[in-house]
Amino acid sequence: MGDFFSKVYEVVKQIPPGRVTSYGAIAKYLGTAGSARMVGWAMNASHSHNRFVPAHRVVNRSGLLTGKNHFDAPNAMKELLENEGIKVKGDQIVNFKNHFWDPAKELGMD
DNA sequence: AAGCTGACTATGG
DNA sequence: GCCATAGCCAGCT
Repeated sequence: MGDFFSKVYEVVKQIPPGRVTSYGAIAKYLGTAGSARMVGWAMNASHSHNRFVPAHRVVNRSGLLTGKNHFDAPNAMKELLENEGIKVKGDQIVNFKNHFWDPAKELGMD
């Protein structure tokens, strides 16, 4: 299912700056709801992708920066988000719901 | 080859 | 809202 990875990258790359989404939302958009872990796994393999993948815009459903530990630096994810105007308290995105970007909704699936 | 792991989520108490 | 469990499935050992 290498296509799944590419699909994930395509969606993640379409996330607008200053917005974030969840693994589950992406999984659901791709029709693989329940396999949110695979989205996270795709992120883990994102370094293999030719283009840059804004994995920092993908967090868990609570808006928690669960993947920060997988970045080059533990604070890289937080800094990238704050650089886009997103407030981050510890590992938690402030006003997460306001920044949430649902691919299924925004990409014309409403 | 068989089992374990994990950047998750939904559900029940 | 928090804690415990269970489903999920591709990749790694």
